[in-house]
Amino acid sequence: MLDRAARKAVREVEPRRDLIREGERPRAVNLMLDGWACRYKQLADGRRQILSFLLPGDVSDANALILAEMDHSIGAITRLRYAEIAADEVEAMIARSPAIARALSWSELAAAAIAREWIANLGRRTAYERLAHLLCELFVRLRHGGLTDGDSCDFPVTQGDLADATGLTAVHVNRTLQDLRRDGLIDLRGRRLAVPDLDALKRAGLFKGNYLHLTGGAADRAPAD
Amino acid sequence: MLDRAARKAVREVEPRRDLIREGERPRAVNLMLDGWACRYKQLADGRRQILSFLLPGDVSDANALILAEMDHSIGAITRLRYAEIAADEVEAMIARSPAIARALSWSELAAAAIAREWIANLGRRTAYERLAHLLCELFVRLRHGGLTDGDSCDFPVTQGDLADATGLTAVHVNRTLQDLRRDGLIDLRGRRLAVPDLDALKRAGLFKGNYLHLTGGAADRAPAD
DNA sequence: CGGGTAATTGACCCGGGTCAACAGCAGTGG
DNA sequence: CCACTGCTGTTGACCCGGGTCAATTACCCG
Repeated sequence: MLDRAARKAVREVEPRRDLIREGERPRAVNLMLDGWACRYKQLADGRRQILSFLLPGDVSDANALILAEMDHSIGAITRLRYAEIAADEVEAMIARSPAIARALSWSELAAAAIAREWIANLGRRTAYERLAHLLCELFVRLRHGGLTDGDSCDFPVTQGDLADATGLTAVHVNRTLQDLRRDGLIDLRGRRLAVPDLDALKRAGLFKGNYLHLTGGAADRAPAD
Repeated sequence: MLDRAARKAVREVEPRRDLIREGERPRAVNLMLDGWACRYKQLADGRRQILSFLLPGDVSDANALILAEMDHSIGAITRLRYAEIAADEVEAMIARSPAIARALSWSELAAAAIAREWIANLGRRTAYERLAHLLCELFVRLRHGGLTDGDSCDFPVTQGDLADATGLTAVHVNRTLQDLRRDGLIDLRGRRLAVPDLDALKRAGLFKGNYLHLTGGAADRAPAD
């Protein structure tokens, strides 16, 4: 698919570095190759909100090229490898192959669907449900991308990050994770997450995977945003 | 722009009726003509979250046709007039005119940008800021669509709706609106909103309009989602 | 005037925030 | 090998923004 173009400009950044900042003009479409990143916004007084996680295989802004400037930043969580695909190259690929156009379009829509689910998550779920839901989403997306190992996966996100993603504080994330552990729903230690009973976790988070639209996208592995 | 195609199938629904429900297959792209609608999700136990407001001029799902089924519902808030544009017709228009393709694409992206801002709003702002921010957004969007009259506009949303949009309860929305009134930031009575000092309201809501991307879209009037 | 929806108010409570200390652990340099 | 540093995770005490419950009061419309 995009793999060919992706070989061109592979970049690498250190953890906690930004790929691009709010206010800048988007340079290119980025394909995540290895490591985790996130989109986030920061309020004037420093409050931070993570808007989505970018996992290997995800495409950053399928056609952000239409918008004049970024309304949020993208930061690396781990050391990160990604491929920058220049605007004109994307245009060319779209023109050449309807399949690619469709895949990119699908990726945009899937990202938007995830954003909508997050709105519901932040607006109407308790801390416990919210974390359960987020962990479900990440686990399912990773599994769909072939990045899980049985019932476990790498999980490089700090509790502070989880707080910024769920609209909670780090302290309360800590306590709520303990609750989830106590209830046997997760095993999260040292950058590694295990989910012994995914269905139970889904129930706890009122998780319905339909919003991920995991059928109908690119055939092989084309996780959402 | 889309106006020509829009004349074809104009529909009308009563307030509080759904245009389409979660789980259904999207039938067509809808162009809002008159009245307000919203996207929303409902959790199993009835908790409801509004995901976005659809104002006249907005397009519902520029190319939802790619996704197999709706992951949320769309409901009318007021009596609503809208135009249904069939899938194949949209395809044809896109093929015929790159300008239309671009406009639709832009509309999608703008909607996604708004969704991201809502995530930050729900996650990191207080009730007071959150309401101020939402009112700012709606007022600015309405004004951009030529739907304001000086510093005021129609505002058919109930406090219950505002609660579902901001992740609060109706009771607390009521109290917070009173605070906003007391501070002279808004005048909201009988389905009508006035904003005597928009800049002050923006400050109160930590509102930065950049995420609306109001420049660069369709030339005339092309509000977001 | 009656019925229904939306707005408002009061009393009380709790989920989650705040503040502050402390523990674990990896990396780093001597 | 160990002390030092910095980040992340953990815990406790206390507090407050916002939720809950329930009653009233406007409106609107026929």
